[in-house]
Amino acid sequence: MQYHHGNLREQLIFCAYDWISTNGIESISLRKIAKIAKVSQTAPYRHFDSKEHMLAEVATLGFGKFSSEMSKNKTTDNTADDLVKCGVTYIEFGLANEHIIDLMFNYPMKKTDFPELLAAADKAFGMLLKRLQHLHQGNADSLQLNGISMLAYVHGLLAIIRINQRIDTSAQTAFFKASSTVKDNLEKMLGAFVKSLDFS
Amino acid sequence: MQYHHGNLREQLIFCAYDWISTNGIESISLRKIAKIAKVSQTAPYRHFDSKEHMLAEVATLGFGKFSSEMSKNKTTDNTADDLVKCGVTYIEFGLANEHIIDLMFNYPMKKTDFPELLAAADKAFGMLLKRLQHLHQGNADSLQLNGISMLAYVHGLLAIIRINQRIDTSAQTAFFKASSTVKDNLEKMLGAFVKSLDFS
DNA sequence: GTCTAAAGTTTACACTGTCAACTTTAAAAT
DNA sequence: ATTTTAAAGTTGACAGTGTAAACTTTAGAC
Repeated sequence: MQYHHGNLREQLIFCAYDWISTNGIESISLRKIAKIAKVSQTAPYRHFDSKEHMLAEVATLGFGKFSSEMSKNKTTDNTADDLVKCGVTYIEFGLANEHIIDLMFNYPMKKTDFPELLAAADKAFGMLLKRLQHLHQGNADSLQLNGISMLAYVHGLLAIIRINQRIDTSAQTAFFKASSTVKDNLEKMLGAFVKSLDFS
Repeated sequence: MQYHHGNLREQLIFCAYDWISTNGIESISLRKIAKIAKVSQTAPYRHFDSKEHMLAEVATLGFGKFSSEMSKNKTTDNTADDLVKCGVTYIEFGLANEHIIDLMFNYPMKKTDFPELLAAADKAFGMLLKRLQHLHQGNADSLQLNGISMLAYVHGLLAIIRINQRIDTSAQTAFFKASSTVKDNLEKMLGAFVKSLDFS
C-alpha cells in the first residue's frame, strides 16, 4: 500500500531471476513477478520499457554470476589444463542453472538492443579467450578461430547433454549414467580437443 | 462454413510450419493458424490435445526435412570427408531454417511425451552416427562418445554462428564476414576435428 | 432412413502484455 | 514554510492468448 518502494527495480530483477531459476522462462509473467514483489501489475513499467527489457536485465545478472563462477578458476602454469577447467565450469554452470542458461542463450533477444547484456556476455566470453591466449603464439585470426571453436564445442556439449537428459532414462549411454562419469568424460574430451587445436 | 474439412490436421501442421519459418515461434498462436486455415479458433482441438502437441508435429516435420537433406549426402570412399559434409549440411540447414531449428532444439518440449518426435530426431542423429561408424573400428563405447562429441561440435558451431549473427555487424570477425568464408572455415574446422577423434 | 460419432461451431473464462489516466509523495524551488 | 514538480506508485481497460463446455452439422454404418 506504500508508494515509493525504494529499490523496486532491483527487487523485480531478483524476483524474476528466482522465478526463472525454479520455474523456467515459459511460465513467467510480469504480473506474477509484480504480485510476488507486492506491487501492482503495472508497477514494473515504471522501471522497464517492456517484459523483454526486464528479462534482458535478468540475463545480464545471469552472465554476471557466470563470469564470477568462471573467475574462480585461477590460472596456473598448466595453461591447457586451465582452459579445460573453464570449459568444465561452463558446462557445470549450465547444468546447475538450466533455466537461466536458456534465457541467456536461447531466448530470442536482439542483444544489440541491450548494450549492458551484450557487454556482460562479452566479458564472459573474454574469460575463455584470455585462457586461450596463454596457449597461443600465432596470429590474431587463429586465436579468434580457436576461440570460436572452443566455445562451440563447450556450448554444444552442454546442449547435447541437456537434450539427452530430457530424452531418455532407459537407453541412456554410459556417458550420461553417473554424474561423476560425466565430469570425467568431459575432462577427457575437452583435454583432447584443446590438444587438437592448431596455433600456427 | 463447411464442416468436415477433409485433412485439416495436416493443413494445420503445414500452416504452422510456414508461419514459424517466416515469423518465428514467438508470434505463433493457435487462433492465427486456425484463421489462416479458415476454420474456427477451437477446431485445432479436434486434432491436437494442445498447442504443444501441434508444435511437436511441426517439429517432427522439421526433423523429416532435415533427414531428407542429410540423406542427399551420398557415401563415398572418403569416409572422413563424408562426415564433414554431413556436419556442413547440418549447419547449413540450421542457418537456412533458423526458426524451425529453434523449435526443434530449443523449444522446451519433453520429447519423451512425443514418441514420433523422438523417433524423427533419433533418425536424424542416426545419419551422423552411420557415417561415423564407417570411420570406426574400436569398441561401441568410443563410437557413442565420438558421436556425441561430433554432434556437440556441429551443434555448437551452429549456435555460435547464430549468436554472432544476432550480435554485431561492425566488430564482426573475419570468420563471419562472407558466407563463402564461413563454409570454407567450417570445412577446415570440421576436418581437423574429425581427424582428432580417437577411435581406439 | 435412422443413428452415431467425428469434426466442426459458438460461447465463455482466466490469464497475458501494455496503454491511459489518476494518485501519492519525496525533494527541489520559491 | 509553502508550493511545485516529477518520479513512482495506483486502478481500469483492451485486445490477444490457450483451452474447456456445450451445441451443430454431416458422412458413413446399421
